[in-house]
Amino acid sequence: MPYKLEHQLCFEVYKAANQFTKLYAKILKTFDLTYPQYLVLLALWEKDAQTSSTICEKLNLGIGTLNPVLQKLLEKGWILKQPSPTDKRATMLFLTKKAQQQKQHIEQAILEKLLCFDYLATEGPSLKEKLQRLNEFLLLLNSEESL
Amino acid sequence: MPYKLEHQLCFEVYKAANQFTKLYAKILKTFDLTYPQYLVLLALWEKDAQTSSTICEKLNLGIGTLNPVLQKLLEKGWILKQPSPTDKRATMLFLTKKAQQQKQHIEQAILEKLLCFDYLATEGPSLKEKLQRLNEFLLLLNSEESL
DNA sequence: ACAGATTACATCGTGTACGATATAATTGAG
DNA sequence: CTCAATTATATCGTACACGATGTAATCTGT
Repeated sequence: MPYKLEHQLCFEVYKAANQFTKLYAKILKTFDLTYPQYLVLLALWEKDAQTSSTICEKLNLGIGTLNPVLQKLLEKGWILKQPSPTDKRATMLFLTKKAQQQKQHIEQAILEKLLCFDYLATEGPSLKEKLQRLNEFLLLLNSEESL
Repeated sequence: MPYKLEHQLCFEVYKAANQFTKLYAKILKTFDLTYPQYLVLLALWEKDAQTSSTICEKLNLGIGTLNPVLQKLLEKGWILKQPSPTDKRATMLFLTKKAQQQKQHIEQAILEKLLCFDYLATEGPSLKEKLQRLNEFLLLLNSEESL
């Protein structure tokens, strides 16, 4: 029954995404960051001085979603906004010194907790079953007090 | 570099979940339902008369998330709440006639749009790459006016 | 050069999603 | 049997996530 199967796939993705967000929340809490906020920093670490629309495109988010995230990052001193000299509509986003300095520490913290995911990304059968095992594993990680 | 790889996996899941939600939103709009609301109905279609905590467990959501969803379903006449006779703390959730009658139509609407996902769930290499192709495909579907 | 279309961004309203906290009912250890 | 721990649910504050709408700047065709 293809209906059932498809449902399972979408549902597994839904649960996996929620669990990933929770897992990252625990790790990023130390730095007072959420997962979407961290994604913006990731994009800027790869390439500084990007516009809002570029970040939207990379994260597959609308400006209505991105703006409150950027607002938080501004308030907490991770990024800066500067109007573009060439295009008065555009706003350029820059990393602050803090964001540049914390990069290594944040990456390190994530590496320590999530190295185990190598295993999940390479081995096993179908997408749905992989996601199911991913979810089981994430559930375990999320229930651990050690994190 | 395991850090990068893991990031990709999580990020792909994140994007896939967002896109699935958008895709379902378009299909379910006809019935004035959102994806989480539909998930609750799915759980109750499988087995009527469940408690809030059972639904929480099945959907992997907290009561703080589920309650506003249930509230909406109540307001729109999809479900009913009855205090359990055996346990005065517990609230039993029931499908209304409307929810029972609409089941087939909703399943039909989803089947029509999402039959194509058979393909994605069975074929191809690693989890990350499967999710990447899933995202490409979802992006295409989400950008189509026909939906 | 200039009106209309497009683009970049902002804001708003609705709906999740989470953890923390609160309350009432039930359970269980003594 | 009783009171402390647990369980079921509710509520609150914060933070996305989306589509719709609004506004100003840029681009385009003529």
